[in-house]
Amino acid sequence: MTLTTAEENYLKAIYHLSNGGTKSVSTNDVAAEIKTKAASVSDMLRKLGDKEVIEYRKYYGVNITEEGKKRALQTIRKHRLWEVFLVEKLQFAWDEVHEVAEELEHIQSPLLIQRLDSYLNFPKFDPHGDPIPDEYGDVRARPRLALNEMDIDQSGQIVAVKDSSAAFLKYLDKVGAYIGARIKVLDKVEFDGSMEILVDQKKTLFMSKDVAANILAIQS
Amino acid sequence: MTLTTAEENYLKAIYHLSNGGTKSVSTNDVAAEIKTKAASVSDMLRKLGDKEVIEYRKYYGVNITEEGKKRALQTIRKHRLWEVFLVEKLQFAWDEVHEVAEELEHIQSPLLIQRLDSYLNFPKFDPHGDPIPDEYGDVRARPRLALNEMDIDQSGQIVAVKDSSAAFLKYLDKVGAYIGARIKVLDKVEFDGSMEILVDQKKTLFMSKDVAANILAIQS
DNA sequence: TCTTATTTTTAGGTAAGACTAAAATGCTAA
DNA sequence: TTAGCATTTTAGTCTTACCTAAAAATAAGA
Ligand SMILES: [Mn+2]
Ligand SMILES: [Mn+2]
Ligand SMILES: [Mn+2]
Ligand SMILES: [Mn+2]
Repeated sequence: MTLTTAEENYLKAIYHLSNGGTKSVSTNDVAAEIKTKAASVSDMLRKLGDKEVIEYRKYYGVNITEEGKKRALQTIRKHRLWEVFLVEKLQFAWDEVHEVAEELEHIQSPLLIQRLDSYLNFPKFDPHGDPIPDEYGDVRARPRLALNEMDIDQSGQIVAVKDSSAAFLKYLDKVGAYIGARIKVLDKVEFDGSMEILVDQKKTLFMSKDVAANILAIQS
Repeated sequence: MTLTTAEENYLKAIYHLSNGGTKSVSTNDVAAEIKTKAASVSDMLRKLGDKEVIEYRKYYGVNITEEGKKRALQTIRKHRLWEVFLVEKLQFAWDEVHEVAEELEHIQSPLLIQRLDSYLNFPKFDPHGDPIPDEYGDVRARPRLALNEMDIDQSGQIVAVKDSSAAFLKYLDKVGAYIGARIKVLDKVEFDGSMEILVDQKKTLFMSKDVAANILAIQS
């Protein structure tokens, strides 16, 4: 059964909000994510329930089904592959790709995605460090932790961002934080959770807890 | 003013049917081209008329306006650039690109198209030999004539196909006709208009008048 | 427990884009 | 000039995806 563009967007939102299908999601949460009204979401949930990509119990939120997870991951795969294409081949900045990928992800052509994947050399991560599911929907997730959860003197490497908004990414560009950067926690202020980070063994960066919470790293 | 995907498709159809805006187009012609019913076309013509991309006089068909021509050419530009991308970069065959380009042409992002154009090295023609309008909608058209209009002993080069259907393109692949091939008319049968063509000074090709009429060449 | 507050659903509407059937218009040939 | 045919438009429906307002269900606090 095929999903419309709107249905794909809803399903993807539910997948993300449910943390990859590990918890149920409320109507209002979906409404906020999709930027639509709760009444519209109720409508759509009934339809997605009929198509059996979610399990819908009125008034109790939704859970994504195995089939739904598979579908959502297909869309996410396409989204992320297109993001890689835009950055690697068309010189888009990492803060410019999201809206365009949001449209491109709905193009229907298995051959296109297969060829794109191969053309990009089977990338494993998108420009924001998020893993790209394979064609069966399998994701090889790395253990990642937010910078604000690291302790003083710990070292690691930035591998992803939690917030992909243009505003946040532009800020990271400005201060010189990027995916792949080697980091070390120099200081952590008890009072407000702000941090001092050494980047690439040369540059010192001060950041609020809010910023730190949106940068993901692996420890080393 | 922005056009919907459906409106872009209609406008493009009208542009093509009107021979680039040189003649008016009937409701039924549009219906046949879009594969929809005349009643649906009437509806849409009213809408396109309101948006002033066509001039619509009930019962007398439509003429595309200057603004409409510009919009249609933007869509055609995007369609053909994507076709080049699919063939040159993703190894699609020339008979596999049309449907996908029909979707890709509606992605809204001027930056995307500008970058794609540059990435493809500013191609002037698509995989079927059709010219790619520049960003202002200017097309540098080559004088082309159908093979069936050439006389015995005339030489030339295949530059485009009139019919881009998969069936026709696959047939050309099979018999070894391709864009860029050097040709010479060896014989032309009075009775049915079928022709004998020498390709690349070595291969002889027999083709019906129907086939010949769908291959475009420049004389030399 | 009972009464509010919050969340969610339902009811009813709109707009786009398709359809069928019926009516209107234009064209052609007698 | 007009009857009949072909073309086109209108009228009335349908589906998808959104909306607002009102009703219903659930959750929370006294
Ligand atoms: Mn999307
Ligand atoms: Mn991303
Ligand atoms: Mn199209
Ligand atoms: Mn083409």
